[in-house]
Amino acid sequence: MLRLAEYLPYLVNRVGAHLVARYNRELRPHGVNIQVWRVLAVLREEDGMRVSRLSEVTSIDPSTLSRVLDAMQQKRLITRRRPTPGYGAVDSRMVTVHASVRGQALTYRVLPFAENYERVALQGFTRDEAATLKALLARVYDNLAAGEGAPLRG
Amino acid sequence: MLRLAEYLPYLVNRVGAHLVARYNRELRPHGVNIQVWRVLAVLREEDGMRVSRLSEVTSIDPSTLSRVLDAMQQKRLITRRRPTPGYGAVDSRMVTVHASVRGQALTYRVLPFAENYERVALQGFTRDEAATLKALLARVYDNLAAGEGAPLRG
DNA sequence: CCTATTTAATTGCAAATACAATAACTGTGT
DNA sequence: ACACAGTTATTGTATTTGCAATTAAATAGG
Repeated sequence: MLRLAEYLPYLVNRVGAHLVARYNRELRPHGVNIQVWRVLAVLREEDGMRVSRLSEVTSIDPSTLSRVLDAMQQKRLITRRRPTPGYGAVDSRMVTVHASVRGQALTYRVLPFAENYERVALQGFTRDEAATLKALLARVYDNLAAGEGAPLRG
Repeated sequence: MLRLAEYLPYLVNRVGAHLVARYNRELRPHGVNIQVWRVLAVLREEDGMRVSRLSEVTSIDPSTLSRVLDAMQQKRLITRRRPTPGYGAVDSRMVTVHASVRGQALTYRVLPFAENYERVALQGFTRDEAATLKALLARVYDNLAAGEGAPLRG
């Protein structure tokens, strides 16, 4: 009958809340909050991503993201571009986001912290356990994304 | 070298963000947001909890929680009490939080949604897989709570 | 006993957030 | 070619949030 200690949303949220608090706390000296870090981390893997996709991947609301990007642009961490019309099928509403050299430098400055965080989180885990946890979490996410439409009433 | 798809904080945050958005969206018709729900869910298991402990258990910042409780009190979902000095060792700074009948009724009205959410999240999971995921998440949390003090620089 | 330190909860306040509305654009059907 | 619905990103705005400071009470040290 819904024991909190075994309730998945509770267990996830605890970890998630801790994560956000810790990232914000420790990254502040670098002038980075967790949103900024997420954007940088994503761009590191795939630069020039569109805003809408960046919003999905980072789980940041589009309106919030837009303002986060404003701030990052002002700090010269990223640039925004409208795709050059001329080649291929181009939608001139799109905006692509690109990490600047300065942004990349910051990314690498923060990376060690990000890696250490995971190391602490998974302390005492075998390689298999860590992989299992990640795979299961990915499946949960897929389930949620799939069940997006239908309401969950009683 | 930090593949996002295998980076634990990323995987947790995605699920967590989805969770918060969905709870807020679906509970709104009941006049409940995820914070209020967490308080109610915790009080359902242990009524009369102190504010500071409630803050830890719900992962809501004390200052935020204080205001959440204000709102819940105004809606007559909870009451706040200072413990009666007279019996036992009592600290008169403490405030305990108690679900009202009205609050309990709301809890039970919302419960089916909470149960369904977990059902959707764990769709296709065997009983073992679900248990494993929860156990691993609990271990992650313990690791984080333990490593609270030390900074995570490079 | 008196002062200093710590703890519990709250409040001040500036920043962050998300829903809704908007502006600019695409594409589809007729 | 034109109206209309659907997208993309941004902006308007009211609420929410969390850090820092505060109030009040307990505890420690001299």
